[in-house]
Amino acid sequence: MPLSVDEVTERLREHDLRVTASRIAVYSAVAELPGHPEVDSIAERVRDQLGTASTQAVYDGLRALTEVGLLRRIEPAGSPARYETRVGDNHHHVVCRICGAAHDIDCAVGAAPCLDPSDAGGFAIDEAEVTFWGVCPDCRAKKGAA
Amino acid sequence: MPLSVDEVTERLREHDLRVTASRIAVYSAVAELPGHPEVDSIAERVRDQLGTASTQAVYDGLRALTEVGLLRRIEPAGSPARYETRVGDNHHHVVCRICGAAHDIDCAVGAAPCLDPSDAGGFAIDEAEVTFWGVCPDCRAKKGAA
DNA sequence: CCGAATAATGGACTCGTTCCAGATAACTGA
DNA sequence: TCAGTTATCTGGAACGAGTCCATTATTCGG
Repeated sequence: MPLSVDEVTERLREHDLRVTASRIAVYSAVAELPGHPEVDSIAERVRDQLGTASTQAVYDGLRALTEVGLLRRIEPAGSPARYETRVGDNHHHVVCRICGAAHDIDCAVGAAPCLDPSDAGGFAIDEAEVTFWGVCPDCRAKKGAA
Repeated sequence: MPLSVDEVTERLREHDLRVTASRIAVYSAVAELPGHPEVDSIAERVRDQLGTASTQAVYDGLRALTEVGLLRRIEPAGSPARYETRVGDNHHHVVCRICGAAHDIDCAVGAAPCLDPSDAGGFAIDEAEVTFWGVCPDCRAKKGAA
């Protein structure tokens, strides 16, 4: 889903972020890349679009966008950070144990499952993160073939 | 809760693992250290007990023990891997956003909440991992004071 | 259009973890 | 009990992800 530069610009402004070429490119990259891209692929795409961009520009952009809530960062065990533009609805993820691919999963049990642990041990809890682990269709096919 | 060497030895044998000093020390370290220790503290304790032990011995031990299911590895976003001896009951964790401390949380909703996502997107799911995020009592106190 | 403040560059660096080849120790069967 | 086989441990080098730094370039308010 390609986003217009103006649209992204507006979103940045709404969050009091300076509008820079790299930020626009970073946001668009995350929005347009399928799945939940990692920094690598995001940087690659940003460079395709801008010609060049330092690694830091990408990291900084991702951090800034994540901080204001325009992006969400997920970090499944054993794989580098991944980013997505779907924010604010507390959906969950399935992660492939073999290739690391991540996909969205809508919350099964309703609004906020498991969000009310019986004993929080004194912690002030503000979020419940659910990660499903399994094997994606592709890897299942390959495994069956092997 | 100190464990006798014999007890640990037996557990290793049950899982067809060779019984070595480092493995025993690694398992005991995880069992005896409070919370969910990371490799650092585990290695430190192992060295206290054995005199010396290479980093790899610790990593290898942890991996071997985790593979057979004697240990469980948790990897909260933004913090190094942590290990625990409580296995096989699919409990969950709260992680402090500030200091990274992790504590157990018994499953709130019963046996296996959220384990039946409406749409798995073709993934063969085998585990649902729940992580609660919040602030631990210690850090809350410090923050209040600051 | 200028100037203060924020972002980007690029290069060095940290941290957690893994890889490697050689030395060592644990189990097997006689 | 001992030798052989095989897994494990050592020490050191290496790797990937991510951060830090000083300098240069941009953005945006006035």
